[in-house]
Amino acid sequence: MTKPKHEFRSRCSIARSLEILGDKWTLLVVRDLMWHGKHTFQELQNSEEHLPPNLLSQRLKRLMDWDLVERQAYQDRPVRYRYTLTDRGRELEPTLLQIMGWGHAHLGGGLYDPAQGKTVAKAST
Amino acid sequence: MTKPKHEFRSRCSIARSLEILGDKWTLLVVRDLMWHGKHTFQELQNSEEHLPPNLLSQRLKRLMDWDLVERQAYQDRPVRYRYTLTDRGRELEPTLLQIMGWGHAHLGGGLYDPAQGKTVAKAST
DNA sequence: TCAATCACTTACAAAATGGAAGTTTGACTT
DNA sequence: AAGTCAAACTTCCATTTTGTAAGTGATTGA
Repeated sequence: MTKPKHEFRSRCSIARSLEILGDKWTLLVVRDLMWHGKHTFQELQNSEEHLPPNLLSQRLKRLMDWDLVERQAYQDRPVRYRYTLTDRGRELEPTLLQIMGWGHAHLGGGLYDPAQGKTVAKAST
Repeated sequence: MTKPKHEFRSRCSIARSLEILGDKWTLLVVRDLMWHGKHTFQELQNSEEHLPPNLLSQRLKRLMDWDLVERQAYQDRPVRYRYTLTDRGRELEPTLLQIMGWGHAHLGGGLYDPAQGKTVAKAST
């Protein structure tokens, strides 16, 4: 397992997951990498929610530390990176779908269908 | 929809859900209410993760504001409350199961089966 | 040489968190 | 009657995290 140094505060899988994913931004980065074709720092920063660059930087570092995201330079001089999900990161898709479904049903948010690659229900409020 | 006063920062269902659930504690409270028979303030506070009472108080308020949790007095003089999930709160079960599954697979956390009401795989690390 | 782009980092005020102690209401014991 | 106990919170405050804005370094194109 990655990061054997880290001490989890709990043996519960949910608590452990939340130590990595439990904030308002991290899963939005995963969402953009997973579905919206955003792969550079700039693209991720220009998400609908506009997360500030210092937080994006920190979140990407954490996601890379935990092996949910990896990056590769797509050019040298100056070096520019492309961020992508690892298998471990991609396995969050069902979780993302569940959260989206709940938010759509109860908070009136939009609904995106990854199979069609588009929004199938707009936000209602 | 509840709380029409609130302005969501985004039309995305995931972003909206995270405005309510996106922290390290809220879903643990939901977990304890959903599966572990914890319904009083004290019981919730004595969870495996021991969230401090000021945070528990604030989280319960938010969950009640959003109609995920309700409370009823189970005695007067002095008044004592029992917290329970609403339908809307209970509908987070699939989400919780997904997060748990991911945390078990990738972070070595335990696995709880609500059908059996017990842990079916212990934390591995 | 100057402006522009990308990928960040730095600085700092404001807000959230976490730990400990205190408050309120009433019952129960001595 | 006074003291103890318990549940359910609230208050206090130091530390950490967040959010806003501005700055940096590398390189290309005008």
